[in-house]
Amino acid sequence: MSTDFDVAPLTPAGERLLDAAADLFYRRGIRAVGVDLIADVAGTTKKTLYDRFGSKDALVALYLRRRAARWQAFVRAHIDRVPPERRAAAVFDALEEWLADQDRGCAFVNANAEIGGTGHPGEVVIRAEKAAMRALFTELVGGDEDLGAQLHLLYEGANVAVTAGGQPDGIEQARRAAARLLRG
Amino acid sequence: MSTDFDVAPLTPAGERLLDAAADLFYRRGIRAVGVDLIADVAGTTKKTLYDRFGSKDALVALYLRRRAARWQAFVRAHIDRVPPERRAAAVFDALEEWLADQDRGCAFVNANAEIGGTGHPGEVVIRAEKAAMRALFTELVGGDEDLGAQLHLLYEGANVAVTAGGQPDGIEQARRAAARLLRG
DNA sequence: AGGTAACCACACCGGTCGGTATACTCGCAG
DNA sequence: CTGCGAGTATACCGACCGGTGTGGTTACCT
Repeated sequence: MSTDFDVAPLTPAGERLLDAAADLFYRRGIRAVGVDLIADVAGTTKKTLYDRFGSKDALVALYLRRRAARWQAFVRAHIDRVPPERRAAAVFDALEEWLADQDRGCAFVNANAEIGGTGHPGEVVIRAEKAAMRALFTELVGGDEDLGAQLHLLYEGANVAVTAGGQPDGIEQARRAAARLLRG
Repeated sequence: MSTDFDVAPLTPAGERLLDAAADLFYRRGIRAVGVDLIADVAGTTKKTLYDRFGSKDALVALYLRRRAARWQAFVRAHIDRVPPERRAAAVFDALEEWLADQDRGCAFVNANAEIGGTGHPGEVVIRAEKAAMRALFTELVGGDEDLGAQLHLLYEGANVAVTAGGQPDGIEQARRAAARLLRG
């Protein structure tokens, strides 16, 4: 049950297209990246892109699904390495490590800014990822839904503070606030 | 000193343009809105837009500055109505009231998703607004920078949870977590 | 041998993008 | 009377947008 975000296997050119699209969408934004550029970077053609994915919107939704799957796997691997009582805090360590590479923050918050409220097929993926993170925190604190939701707020807030806010200590502050909430 | 975000007075057509642009940029996104549409909605022409603002980028930066000024004024007015010891909590009440109208969440987080990392003139406004909110929380808790930063994370997290996450109880959870942090 | 899935190269479509140019009208201040 | 700032109307620019169509080349499966 680890991820509901898995992506069906793709042909080689399809894989290259999704890879290129994922990188470009995340770093430059969805609307800022055209299908011509994606096909170019992938070393293939627009024709192949449309044969595989049908539309840009569908490709965007797939990008979000695969990104959610990878983040979920990353954070799961991270928390499995520490004893149960430290696992909620370990999510913040995972976020810190993840953000060292991914300096544009939360892909889902960013995507929501561009496609939120439009009926875009990616919207459900965004909601699902946020719900999954909240559920993860709740699970890690033994089912306390309020505490889980509150830790989740710190997690989202840290993500925003570090990237949009340019406040590099955001994660450390979140870790400390989480410790205080966990202390009860 | 209440706001560093003030916007110089504009001509009537300029005012209409900035009003229209602000509404469209917030609700549909910056890249999704073209200058032709803005001029149309404002009941004027592209020529006037470029005469007043010089470029779309400059208009975007102005939109962000004015929005920051209005939010700061809104939250200040809100917290001034309650006794000092409740003011930090009152920021969450202000957010709740504000978000009832503005259902696309934080304009600065959204704008950052579209223009972050591009050298756009609006980036500095985004950073400044986040820094101002953090400073406001710090001020309201008597200068405790760590506590201020942590309350700020809850504020940003609530904003994300409600809008991108579709979790309407986000603000209430933030209020409760804030109360626990303030209890010490 | 025939079918088919995958891919490539390339040309094309209407529409929109940010931005500029030209030419005209109005009200106001010197 | 004149000059000027503000505004209107409209045409134009090259570039790019998402998406489609045609035709041809492999390689694998039956």
